[in-house]
Amino acid sequence: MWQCLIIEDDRDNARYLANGLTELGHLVSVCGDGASGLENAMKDKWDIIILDRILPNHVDGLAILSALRVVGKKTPVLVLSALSAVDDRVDGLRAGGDDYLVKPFSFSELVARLDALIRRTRPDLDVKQLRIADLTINVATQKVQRAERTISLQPQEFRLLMYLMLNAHRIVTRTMLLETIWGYSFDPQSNVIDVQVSRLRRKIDFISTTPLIHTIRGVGYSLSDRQDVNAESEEA
Amino acid sequence: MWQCLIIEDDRDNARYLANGLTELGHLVSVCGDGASGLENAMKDKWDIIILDRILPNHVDGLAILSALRVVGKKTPVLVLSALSAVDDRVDGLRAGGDDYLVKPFSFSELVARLDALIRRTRPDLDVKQLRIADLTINVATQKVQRAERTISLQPQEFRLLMYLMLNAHRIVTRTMLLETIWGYSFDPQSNVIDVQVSRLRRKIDFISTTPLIHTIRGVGYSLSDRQDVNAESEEA
DNA sequence: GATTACTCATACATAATGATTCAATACCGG
DNA sequence: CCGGTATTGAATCATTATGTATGAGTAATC
Repeated sequence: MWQCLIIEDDRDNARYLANGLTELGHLVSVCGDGASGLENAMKDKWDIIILDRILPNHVDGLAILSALRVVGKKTPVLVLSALSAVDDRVDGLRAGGDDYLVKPFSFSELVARLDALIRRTRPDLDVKQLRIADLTINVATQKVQRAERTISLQPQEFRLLMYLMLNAHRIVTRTMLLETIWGYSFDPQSNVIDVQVSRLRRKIDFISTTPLIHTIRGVGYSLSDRQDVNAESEEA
Repeated sequence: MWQCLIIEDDRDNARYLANGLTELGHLVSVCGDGASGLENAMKDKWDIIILDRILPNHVDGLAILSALRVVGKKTPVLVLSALSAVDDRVDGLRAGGDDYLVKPFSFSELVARLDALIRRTRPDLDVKQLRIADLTINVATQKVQRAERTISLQPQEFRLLMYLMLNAHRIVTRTMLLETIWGYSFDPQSNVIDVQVSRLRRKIDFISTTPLIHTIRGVGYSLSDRQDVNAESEEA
């Protein structure tokens, strides 16, 4: 599960990629032009960037890439391009690209490349399965099991659970959840979080005697099977 | 854990930031306009100031920043702005800003910047855990322990204890508490402090033989395990 | 040693927060 | 374009946290 930025002017293609990657459980943002693309690419939160080489106003995507490398950003970048000549590929890699994929490509090939890139640069994110107590989730198949029982989760519920598991034994604040799972950078003044947590609880916690999702009042939630971590909400 | 002043006219955004930072265990105050912002910024108690560049009545936030630097205040300032041009950033830094963040930004990015700034300017505050005698609090997990026993605290109690620990062996006056923990700048003519201290005592002091919270009659309280500091209230 | 000012502890009231249910909207696949 | 499903938001209910009031307790002062 990683955070991914797509810089691509072709709306349809961008949405196609974003959908596909979201379905696989990743968190995706899209930039349609070079200016906002560069600005966003500078941020450190991305685990990987997918960069289309041909951008509007005759901006070469490689310019963005170069700018990124000049200021020392090491974020792995996969360059997409219709240009297939050997020289073009060399240009792409020389500008600081980590991989180069020629259009048209199959979605599964893109995923394979991204996976490989992530495995190389951020092995910590290359998680196929998460486990805590008797709860297991398989990121690849999106299958969830609690005590041998298979549970089916909605996409949003799955993302929520995955994020909680990635931060197990730590406190996940409401603000972090809004930002990561819902993509909000403001307070929606609604109880979306409460509702989703409630639904998730019903599916994974109510079938067991030991709850894993703990409420930290006024702060957020924590996923844990250790007593001490959640003591403040449990003990008297 | 630090004390932070937010000078930002956009109520919603200010509240969003304040919430997020409070969830992370910091002590936050908000100023909605330039005048009160400058007045407050002058105080030495802030570990960091978040300053929005665009304030009402066409006041440039940078004016506040300059004024602050002119009188020699060194408090680190992070400038927020919708202006992203290079010149604008340079202006921000030249006016004495320690960092410059362009809107829109993600909350986690803000936190990352603040953390970095604190680490650079106030390494002593980059504390994840506080300890005094056999009492430990972990700011990240908001976990409190006294003599191996885990203790559950309410949010307000936690903030109170955290503040006392940050000022361990020193006297914390009632006025300081009202201002920092309750955000009051006046005397509420009530016994809130007494009640909270009482509750806190029951939880952290009554389970041990050596009390840590000491009353300084007519002044306030002090958290300490050293005898001499509290001599005036202990000895005859 | 009595008086006074301050502090402490408990019980209670009110406010704030979170959980749950349900209805409405948005989204997706056919 | 339609029908089913997922997500959201409003309303209600339950729980928990915080503040107020009161009387008891404690140290300082005379």
